[in-house]
Amino acid sequence: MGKERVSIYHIAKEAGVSPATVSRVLTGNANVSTEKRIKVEALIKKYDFRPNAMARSLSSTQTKLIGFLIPDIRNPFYATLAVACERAANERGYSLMLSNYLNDMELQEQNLQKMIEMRVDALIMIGGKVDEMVSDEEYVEKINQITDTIPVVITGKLDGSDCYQVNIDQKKAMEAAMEHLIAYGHQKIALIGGRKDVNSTYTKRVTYRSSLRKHGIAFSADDIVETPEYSVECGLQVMDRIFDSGQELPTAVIAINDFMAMGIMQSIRRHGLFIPDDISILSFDDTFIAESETPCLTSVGYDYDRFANTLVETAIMAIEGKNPSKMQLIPPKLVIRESTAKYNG
Amino acid sequence: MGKERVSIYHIAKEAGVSPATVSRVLTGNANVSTEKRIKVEALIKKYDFRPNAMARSLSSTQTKLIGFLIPDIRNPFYATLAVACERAANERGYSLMLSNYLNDMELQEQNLQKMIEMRVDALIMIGGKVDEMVSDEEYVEKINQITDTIPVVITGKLDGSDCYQVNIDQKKAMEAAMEHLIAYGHQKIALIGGRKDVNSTYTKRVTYRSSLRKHGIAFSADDIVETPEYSVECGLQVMDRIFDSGQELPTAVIAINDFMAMGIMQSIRRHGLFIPDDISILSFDDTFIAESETPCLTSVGYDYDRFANTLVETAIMAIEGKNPSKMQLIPPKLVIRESTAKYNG
DNA sequence: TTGAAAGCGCTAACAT
DNA sequence: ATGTTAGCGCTTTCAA
Repeated sequence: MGKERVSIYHIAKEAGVSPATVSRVLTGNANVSTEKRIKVEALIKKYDFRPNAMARSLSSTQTKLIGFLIPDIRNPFYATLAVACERAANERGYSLMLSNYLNDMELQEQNLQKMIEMRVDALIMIGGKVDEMVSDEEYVEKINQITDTIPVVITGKLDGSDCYQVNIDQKKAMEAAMEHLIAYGHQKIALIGGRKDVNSTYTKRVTYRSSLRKHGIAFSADDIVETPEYSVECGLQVMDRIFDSGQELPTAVIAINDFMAMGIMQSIRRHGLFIPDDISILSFDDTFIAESETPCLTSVGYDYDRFANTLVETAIMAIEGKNPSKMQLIPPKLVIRESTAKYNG
Repeated sequence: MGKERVSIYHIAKEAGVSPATVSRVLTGNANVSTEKRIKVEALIKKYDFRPNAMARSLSSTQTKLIGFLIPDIRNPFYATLAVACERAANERGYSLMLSNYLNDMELQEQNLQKMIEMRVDALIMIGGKVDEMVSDEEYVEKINQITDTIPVVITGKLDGSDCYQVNIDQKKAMEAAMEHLIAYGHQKIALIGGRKDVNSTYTKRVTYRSSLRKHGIAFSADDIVETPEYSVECGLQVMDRIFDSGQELPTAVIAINDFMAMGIMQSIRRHGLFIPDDISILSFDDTFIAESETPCLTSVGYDYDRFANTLVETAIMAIEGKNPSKMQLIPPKLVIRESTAKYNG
């Protein structure tokens, strides 16, 4: 390497001003005579000087960093959200410090500690432990300890915690799905995937049942299938099992997310049936996968930019001491494509 | 908020030791009597104390941060690599500072500056400007300015720069693809997608042609199709165009990546043909998409963990002043699935 | 408008 | 083995 690191002192000396003045032109929050400003700015350019963010943070007790904890960036839902959040944060002068906990509680804990050591100004946590039906008391205590110092925005549910919540309106999402399918004449509708101890899934299930009731359709326990994961693999297995069981096939399947839908579609095709002619498929999340499948998936999506903006905006408002709403809902929107069709029984 | 921030001074005072001793037990790189160590550790636990990473970095001139610049995390190839790199970095006591530049040169520049301000210990840059055929002189100069201070590891090509390179062996990758297809009796093989000014794509093309030559198969310019992007959309459009043109259809198509393959498959299905019966498809990257398509894609993949380890290990060796190889190659591996079949012309 | 000086929380020489 | 001290590179009072 080599090349001595230049600091505001070097700049100050060469410009014949005090370090404080250099700092002032850097931060821009104090008046500096145009004469000196120009001189300093020239030096900054000359040396391609970049202020040390660590020193700056240490001194200002603001890192302009937002921690972003997600389950797995390889899931397009999180990837889409992450990119949107990064943009939203950048636009507001913040950076995202992203990390994946890969459904590993220990790793989540480690990542959390790392964020705290980095003194992130706020924390955005998505899914996982913050979205379980029965909130773990010990965990809530830990999070509350954090919210004492750092604002925490979650997507999910954490009873008794002092977090800001930004959630997708799961009820509306499922209602939209069911209305669409029922309007298309489907009565035998399966809901496949997800764990009932996950809040978002739980809400979807409850809404699924109330939609059936509302339309006077009988509920059959067979039609809700739980899966340990939200993966392609699980979707495939579950659908295969339904075929193998010999039970009456659904005329429409609602997949808990796009991954699950991919697996379900694979299974259906392998059993020689056609989508949507024999079975309609509808999924949640509307990631790029929905558009890329053949046929393209009808999917309940969200305005990801809006979702991200709300998340980031809430975090920043909290940082700045303004009082954002404790609970906000993101409306879903149904995108009708080719994978659903009228029931032609 | 509230709750006064505890520092090593608080701990030191309460433990009746000097701040230096607390620092010593924190870093673990100096001897401390078990008696004092236990006392300090107890206090650390009591207050759930986390050392301020900013202060630590400022003082030690090491951030334990590796900047990770990628085009777009929504592409599963990068997502897979990013997760693997994050894990690799964590295992070695480093954190990844990830950012996407979304094919926006200005954004890449901004992100780069952010990384420099954060004083990352090293930089890993993937794709984009560092993988163009003709290296931009001005850009090389800028990167070289960085390599004066920070080791830079790239995946791609940047002539005249002082970067460490870790690349996929594109030549072997394409050879594997061609050998497979030709062994299956294909002669009319199309190579779809990518820009020839991208180094990895360029190498693939050259190898494609030499493979044909080696096997005495005539080359037809129609069989290589360029696309501005590496997207599903582009794949669909290109394949539609091939159908519409009325030209002789290829019996096998090599897609430049999994996205492209998805689009191509969509188009083929819509034209009423079957994969692999009518046309074989082979792609590069072997992301989860390859396994999730129906039929599952034959794809040339890589050992992502190995790739990531090499990337991170190289960065860390450079940080530590050891001299990693300037140029390393990651071998590809062909995964044969259902989308390719023997030519039954 | 500007400079001097203190301090952010840690690490690392240097002494002891 | 341990304490003292001097920074690391900024920001921010406080005076002038």
